[in-house]
Amino acid sequence: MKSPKDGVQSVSRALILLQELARSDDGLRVSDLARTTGLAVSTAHRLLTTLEQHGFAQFEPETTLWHVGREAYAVGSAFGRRRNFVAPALPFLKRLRDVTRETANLGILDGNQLVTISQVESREIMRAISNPGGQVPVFCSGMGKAIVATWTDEDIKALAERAGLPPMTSKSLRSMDEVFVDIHRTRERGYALDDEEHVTGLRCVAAEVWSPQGEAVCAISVSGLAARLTDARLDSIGQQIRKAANELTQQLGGTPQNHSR
Amino acid sequence: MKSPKDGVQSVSRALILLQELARSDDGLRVSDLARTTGLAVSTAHRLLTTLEQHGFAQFEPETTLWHVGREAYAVGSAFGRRRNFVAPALPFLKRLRDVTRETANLGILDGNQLVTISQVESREIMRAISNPGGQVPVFCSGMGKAIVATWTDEDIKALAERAGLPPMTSKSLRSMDEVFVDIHRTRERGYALDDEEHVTGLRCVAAEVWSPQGEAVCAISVSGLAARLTDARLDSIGQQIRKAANELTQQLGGTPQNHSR
DNA sequence: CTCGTGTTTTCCACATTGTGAAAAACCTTT
DNA sequence: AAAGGTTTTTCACAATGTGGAAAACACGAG
Repeated sequence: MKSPKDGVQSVSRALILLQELARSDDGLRVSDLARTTGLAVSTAHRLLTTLEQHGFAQFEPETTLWHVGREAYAVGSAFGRRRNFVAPALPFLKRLRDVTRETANLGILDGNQLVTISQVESREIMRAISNPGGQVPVFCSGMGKAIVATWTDEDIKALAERAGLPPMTSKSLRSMDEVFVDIHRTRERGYALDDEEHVTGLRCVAAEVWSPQGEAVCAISVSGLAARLTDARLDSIGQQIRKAANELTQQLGGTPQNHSR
Repeated sequence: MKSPKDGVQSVSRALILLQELARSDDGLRVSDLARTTGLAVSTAHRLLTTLEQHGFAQFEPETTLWHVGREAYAVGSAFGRRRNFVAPALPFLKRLRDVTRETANLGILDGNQLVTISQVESREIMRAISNPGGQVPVFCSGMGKAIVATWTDEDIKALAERAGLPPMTSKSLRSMDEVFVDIHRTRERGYALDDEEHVTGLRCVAAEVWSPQGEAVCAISVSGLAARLTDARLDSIGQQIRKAANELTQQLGGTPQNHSR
C-alpha cells in the first residue's frame, strides 16, 4: 500500500486541498473538503489551518467557509512574472518553422530594446541571423513594432524619443512620421513587418501575444532572407503568425485584443 | 520542543519553500533553498519533488533550477477571481495609466495589510516597484488610507492599535494624531495620498471603490516616483482617480458614498 | 428553554510517515 | 584522472502526522 514515490503524504494532501479550494468560487466547508478529497475531517482541518497560518488559505468565521488565500495569489503571480511563456510558445514556434521553413522567434521588450528570447531555426542553408539574447532597436524589429502597435500613440512617441530611431539600414524608419505610418499599417494588417529595416536582405513578419492582464507581453515572428520571404508569401505567413499568436495568447490565459485603437 | 500549535511541519516547510521560490525571479537551486530555509538538503529536495508532482513547483533539468509552477498560478488566480472586481477594474486602470503615464494599482485590505491585487505598469523606465501580491502596512499605503478613511474613527483607532504604525520611512505616520490629521485631509480632498511614507522617493494617490453593500471593498491608485508625481500634478491626478473610482463603483452596482463622516 | 442534528474543533495513543546523515550518482573543471 | 561541486537515493530511527472519538459550538424546532 505504501508507494515510496508519491512524495510527502501530508504535503500532497495539503496541495490537493488547495486545488479543491481553487475549484470553487464561493468557498467550501471543512466537511465538504474532507468528503471530496477522501480525508478524515480532522486531518483536513489540521492541514487547512496549516495552510491558513501561511496565508495560503483563508477562513471566514461568520460563514465557516474556506477560500484560497492571498499568499497563494502572491506566489502564483510569481509564475506569471517569470518569462514562462517561452516553454508553451515552443510548439507554436516549431509549427511556424515547419510550415514556413524559415526561422521562428520569440521576443520581449526590455527597456528600449527588443530582445530575442527563444528561436527555432530554419533548416535552410542561410539561417542563424540574430542569435537568442540579441538586442535590436524596437523600431527596427518586427516583433518590437507588433508589441508597440498595441500602445497609445503618446506612449509610442515617448518611447521613440527615448530610444531614438537608429538607422540600421537604408530602409530603417527615420522619422516619427514614418513610424506612425508603419504602425497604422501594422494595426490594419493585424501583423507587423520588418522589411530589411534591421539587416539588409532580411525580412521579418511578427504578431504580438497578450497576457491575462490584457497587455502585449511578447511577440512571435518568422524571419528569413528577403529573397525567400517574397511579397507573394508575405500575407499568407502574416495570417499564420497572427493565428499562432492568438492561439498562444489563449493558452496563456489571455484574450487576443483588437489591434485597432 | 514540540509546539503543538504550529500546524503540520512538513506542510509548513513546503509552503515556506514555495514562498522562497516566489521571491526569486530566475530560479533557485536545491542547495540554496536548503540553506536559506535552514532545511537539510535531502528534506528540501523531497519536499520540492512533492510540490513538483502537483505542478506547484517546476524543475529545469538543464539548469538545475527550481521555479514556481503553473498550478500555483492556477490556484492563486482563484483568489483574484473571487474578488470579482479585478476584471472590471482593468479598463479603468489602463486608462489611468495612459493619462498619467504612471503605474496604476488595485488593492484590497486583507487583515492588517493592504495587498496589491492587480497592476498596470507604466511604460517609463523606472516602473515596477511593488509587485502584485505584495503587502504593505495599511497606514503607509495610499490605498489603505483611502479605504480606512471611510470607516468610523473608532474602527480606525482599533485597526491602528492592532496593526501598529511601523515606520517604513522617515515620513511614515508615527502617532495616532498624525493618522487622524491625515485621514481628515483625505476625507476633505476626496482622495488619499502616500507621500514617501512607504518607500522613500515614491508617491501614490488613491481613492476607494464601493460595493453595492455600501462598503469600501478595494481601492485604486496611481504610483510613481516623487520626482515625476510633482505637487503640481497631484491634485489633477487625484481628481482623475476619484472620478475613475466612482465610475468603477457604479459599474459594480454600488453608489459612491460621501467621504465625510 | 431544552433537546437534536448539523457542524467545527480539540485530544490522544499508536505506528505510519517524514526525517537527515551519509553514501551514491552525476556533472563540470582542472 | 582526480577533485570539487552539485543533485539524488538510501535507510534506521523516532518524531511526526494520523484518524477515531469526544468535546465544543451553532442553529432550529418543538
